[in-house]
Amino acid sequence: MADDFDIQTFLPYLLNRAAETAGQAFQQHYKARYGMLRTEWRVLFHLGRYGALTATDIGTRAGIHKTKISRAVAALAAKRYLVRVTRDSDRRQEELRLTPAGKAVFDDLCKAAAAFDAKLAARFSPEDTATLRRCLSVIAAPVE
Amino acid sequence: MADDFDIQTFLPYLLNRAAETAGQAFQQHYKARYGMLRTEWRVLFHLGRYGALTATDIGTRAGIHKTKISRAVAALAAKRYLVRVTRDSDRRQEELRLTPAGKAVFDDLCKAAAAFDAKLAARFSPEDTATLRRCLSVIAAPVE
DNA sequence: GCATATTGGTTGAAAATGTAACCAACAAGC
DNA sequence: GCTTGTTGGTTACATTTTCAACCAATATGC
Repeated sequence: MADDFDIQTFLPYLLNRAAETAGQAFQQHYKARYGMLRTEWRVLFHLGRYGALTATDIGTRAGIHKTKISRAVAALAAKRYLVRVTRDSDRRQEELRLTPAGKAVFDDLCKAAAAFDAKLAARFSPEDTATLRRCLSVIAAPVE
Repeated sequence: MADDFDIQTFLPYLLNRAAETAGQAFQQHYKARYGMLRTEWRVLFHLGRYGALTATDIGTRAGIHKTKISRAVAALAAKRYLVRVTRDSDRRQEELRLTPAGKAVFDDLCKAAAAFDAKLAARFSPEDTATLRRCLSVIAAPVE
C-alpha cells in the first residue's frame, strides 16, 4: 500500500518547496530593486562572473532553454545592462557583455546574494551546509 | 568585489537546479501516464494520504495558492479522480474525496514516488540523506 | 559552384501562473 | 430584520513559460 510513503520526506517535493521558499525570498533583491526576472538575474550573473559569453554558452552552463535566454537577453539589453557584439568569426553568434551599468547591478546583487547565502547557511552547522551543497550539486547534475 | 562569490554554490541557485532536475525526472510518471500537472499530483497526493480535505486545507498544508488549487481540483474532477461534496455545516466548503479511480492512480504514483526517492537517496550515505532532508525541511519552512 | 543539413538565435501561439476582482455563504453588530 | 465584514472558492486578465516553426549564417557532400 501507499501508506508507508509520505510526501513530507519525498525529495523532489522537499527540493521544490525549499527552492521556492528561498527563491521567493531572494527575488526581492533583483525584482523589487531592478525589475528583473529570475532568468535575467542568472544571465546577468553569468556574464558578470565569467565574462563575455554567447547566449548558447549561458544556456549550456545554466541549463536554461534558449528561448528563455533570448528573452532575458532582450530585456537586459533594453535596460542597457548589456550589449551584443556580433562575432566576426561566426556572424550568427553574439558575444554578450555587461555595460558599466550592468556591472554595477551585478556587483550590488552579488553582495546581496552573498549575504543571503550566509544567512541561510547560518541556520546549519558548517558540516551540514557543506553536505547540503554537495548533495544538491549531485542532484542538479544531469543523470549519468 | 563580487569575485569571491560563485553562483555554483549559491543555495537558492543550487536548490532551484536540483529541484528542477529531480522534478523533471519524476514528472514523467504523472504527466506521461496520467496527463497530470504537478499541482494536480500534489493535490491528489494530499487527498490520498490524508483523507478528505477542503481546497483551503490542501493549500495551507502544501503552501499552494488557492487559484492553483482551484484549477487542479477542476482538472482532477474532470478526470473523475475526485468528487466534491458540499458540507452541510458550511455550504461554502467542499470536501474533496478521491474516487476509486483516483485512489488507484494515487497508489500507483506512490509506488513510483517511493522508488524514485529511494533511487535518489541511494546516491548518498544514509547520514547525508538524512541531513539533506532535514536541511531542506528547515529551508522550506516559512521564515520564523 | 550548388544543394542539404546544422547551428545560433528569434518569434508566435498555446499552456500555465500570478494578481486582483469577484460571488455566494456565513458571522457579527446593531 | 438589515448592514458590514470575512471566508471559501472561482473567474478574468496580464505576465511567463513552453513548444514548434522559423530565419540567417555556416558547414558538409558532391
